[in-house]
Amino acid sequence: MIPPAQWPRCYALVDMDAFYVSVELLRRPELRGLPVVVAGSGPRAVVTTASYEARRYGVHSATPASRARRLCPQAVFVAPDFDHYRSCSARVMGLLRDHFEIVEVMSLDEAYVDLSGLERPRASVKRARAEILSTCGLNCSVGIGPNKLIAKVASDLEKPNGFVLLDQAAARDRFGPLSAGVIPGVGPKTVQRLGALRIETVAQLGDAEEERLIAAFGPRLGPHLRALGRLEDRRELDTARLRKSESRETTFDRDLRGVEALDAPLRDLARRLCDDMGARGARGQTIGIKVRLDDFSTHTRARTLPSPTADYVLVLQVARELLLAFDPPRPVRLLGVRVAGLDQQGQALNARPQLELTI
DNA sequence: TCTGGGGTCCTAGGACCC
DNA sequence: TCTGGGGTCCTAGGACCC
Repeated sequence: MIPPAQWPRCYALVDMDAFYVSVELLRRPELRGLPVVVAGSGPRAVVTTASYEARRYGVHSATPASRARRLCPQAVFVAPDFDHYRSCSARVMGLLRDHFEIVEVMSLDEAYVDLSGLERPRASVKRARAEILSTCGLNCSVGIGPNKLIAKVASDLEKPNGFVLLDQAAARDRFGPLSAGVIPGVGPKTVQRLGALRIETVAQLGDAEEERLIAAFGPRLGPHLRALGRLEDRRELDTARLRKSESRETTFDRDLRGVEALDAPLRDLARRLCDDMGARGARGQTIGIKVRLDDFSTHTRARTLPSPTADYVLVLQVARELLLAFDPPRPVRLLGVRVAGLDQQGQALNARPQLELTI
């Protein structure tokens, strides 16, 4: 294998292991080794994260909490504390930025780092990871590859606490026989549609005739899927991503009937959304609502205004009009309010928090 | 077993303009 | 009087990700 220091580009994906559970275990070390599940408490809550002990019972992210209790009655259920996860995440990401110039934060528990040009990329990542463990007490899994796609899939191969480095050829060997569904962006629906074409594995996707994929998926998605199957990916790290929309939504414990019953929750959602946006000086031009009915169908309505706003009265007024016009034809299980088309002030997703300046 | 909350991106169709 | 094609903006739905 060509050593990674000589690759044209080299990227790592750092993915914190069972992040929310691991953070909770720092506060409650007596739970270590037990099945632990972070989940809300309502009748319709789902599991946010399950410890590896709980996963052995079939409890995973997005498992309904009611089902999780049945699968693993002895599990310890912990309510999520996102404020705390956000602050732990900021510490981890800060350490990554101390070690690497170019970091793209993907979520609270995931970031890409650019290792291109480093003399000893492997050792550099190991140092960063050791510091995350010693100062934050958290483990992570790392994938290293010549592009983001390979780094990402590699990071999933040996969780938890994995460390997998693959060049293009090694990645083709390792991923080729796996389901095409291991590729990020290829979800259950796409797996099913590929299956109808007798395409099951990553290698088969890469070897498929482009014309067939174009016929099935269109002139853009078809070739894109084929490139993914060949583990080709030319994306650079994007360190300047801006938030494009912001929303608040809630699923009711019991379905609500009629527009009148939805007014109080609508006010609450608009209030929370506008308060948070206002605090950051963010405004948006398109106001939208989201309504999920009892048959799980989801409907959205939106209206674009002449100028951006985060004004509660205006956002609520537009949201009310949209809801009234939609007039839900069945009981409603979820209601959401959204503002899109954000003007681009104070919207950076990826910036280092300016802690130093405020101390 | 009944399915959260917060996002991104893509597609398709219609309006409108040139 | 009828016709084309491209570009952009907007809306709605859906797939997908963490």
